[in-house]
Amino acid sequence: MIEPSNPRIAALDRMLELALLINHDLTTSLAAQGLSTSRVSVLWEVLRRGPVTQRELADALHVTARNMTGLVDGLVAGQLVTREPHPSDRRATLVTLTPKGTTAAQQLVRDQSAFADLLFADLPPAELGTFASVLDHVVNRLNEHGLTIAAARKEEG
Amino acid sequence: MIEPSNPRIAALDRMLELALLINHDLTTSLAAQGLSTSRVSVLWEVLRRGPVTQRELADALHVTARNMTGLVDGLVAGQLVTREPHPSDRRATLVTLTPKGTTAAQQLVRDQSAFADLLFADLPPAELGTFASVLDHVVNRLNEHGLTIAAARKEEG
DNA sequence: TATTGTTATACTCTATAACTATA
DNA sequence: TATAGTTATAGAGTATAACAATA
Repeated sequence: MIEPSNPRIAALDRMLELALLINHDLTTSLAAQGLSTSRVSVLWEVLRRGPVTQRELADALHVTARNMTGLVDGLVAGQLVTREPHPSDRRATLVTLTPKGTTAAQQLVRDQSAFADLLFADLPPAELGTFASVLDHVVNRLNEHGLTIAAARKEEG
Repeated sequence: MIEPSNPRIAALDRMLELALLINHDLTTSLAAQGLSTSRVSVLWEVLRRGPVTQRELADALHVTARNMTGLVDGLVAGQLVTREPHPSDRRATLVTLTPKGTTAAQQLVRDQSAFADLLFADLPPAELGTFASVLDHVVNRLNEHGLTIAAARKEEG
């Protein structure tokens, strides 16, 4: 009944649709391996950062500390990570990849790379460049200017 | 520890990061209104299509029929939609917006428009055009060629 | 006092399987 | 036989609040 009427709205629409599609694909693909997107995002974050506290992970992934406890529990049960004592803060634990976890995380990174290659395979480099720079720009606007939907709503007037 | 090493991977990375950010913002913004992203996506779909069966909604949103039952239950409880009898198929129900639901859905559309305007405000039209066409291209590749992460994995070799 | 992570509790989303009513 | 939607059941993600141990 209502169609996007300006190019900005159309772009956001398309972006959200794509995110939904990719997320759905990711979810089903991972479920087949006994993983979930949330746990994988933890796994990736640990691969990227090395041993890291649950607090840092919770902040990075925008979830509560309680939630992170559950996610790490799941990964520990799957023997993908261990909880190691923090050397200088006895309250904290360092979430650390096991060999199995490292292998799994690296495989996931390879999968994502192969996927990216397929996705953008027949795209001229110039277009990919513009695409990436726009994404960069938008992420910065979101991060640095505290841009939110709530803020947008206030400006509607 | 591992950084994206080619532009395609970097672009996908950035895209997924952006989707995560926007999704988180959406979730918290909607929670304040007693809604969820899943229920809102149903609401939007009904606004776009008009009265529609749960089966169609389930297919459009890539969820199971059982799941759609629960989502519609929630919207009915919030008096945003009603279940009306299908005129020619007595098995099916037509999910239909109430006046309250119509108002809410239209407000959500306005919010998203305002957000899109803020997000892309200072972007040259040409760049926005390229950005949108790349998104279009990628969505088509996903939809039409059955491109999936699983498929990408097989091609890793 | 503030912070890290946990236990307690509750709600939402998601899925599979079995079932009813209808096509 | 096939389809639309529900009931039954189960698991995962998320959040708030209260708490213990430590900073």
